[in-house]
Amino acid sequence: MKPDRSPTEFETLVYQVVRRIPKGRVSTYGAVAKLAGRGTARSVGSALARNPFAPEVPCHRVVRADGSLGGFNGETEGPEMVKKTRLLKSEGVEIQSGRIDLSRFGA
DNA sequence: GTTGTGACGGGTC
DNA sequence: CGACCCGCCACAA
Repeated sequence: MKPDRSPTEFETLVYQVVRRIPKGRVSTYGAVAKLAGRGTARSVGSALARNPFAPEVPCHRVVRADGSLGGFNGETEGPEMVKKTRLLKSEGVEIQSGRIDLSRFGA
C-alpha cells in the first residue's frame, strides 16, 4: 500500500468539479481542468489518480479526450475492469470498442 | 532549486 | 487505424 497524503488545494478543487458530474454523463480530463480553471489534463489525471474519495468522486466518469476510458482500467484488463465498464454502461454511458461516444455529451 | 514522473492532449508518421 | 513525439501542469524526492 502506498502512503496517502493530504490532498492539496488543487486536487481538492478537481475533486469538487468531478464530484458534480451527473450520472449518465461523462467528462474529460481537459474539460475538468478547464472548469477548475487551473492545471491541465496531466495535472487533473494526477489528482484523480490520488483521489482519496473513490466512491464519492466518480473518477470513472472522467475519460480521455479521445473517448478511451483512461488509466483507471487501462492496465486492469482483468474481470474487475469489465465490471467497471459495465457499471459505466449501467449509468447510461454507451461504450463501443472500449471507447465512449463523447459526441453525445458535446465534450 | 532541480529532476523525474504521470489516471493527458494534440499533432505527426 | 495504430505508434511515436513533444508540450502541458502539479507533485514527490
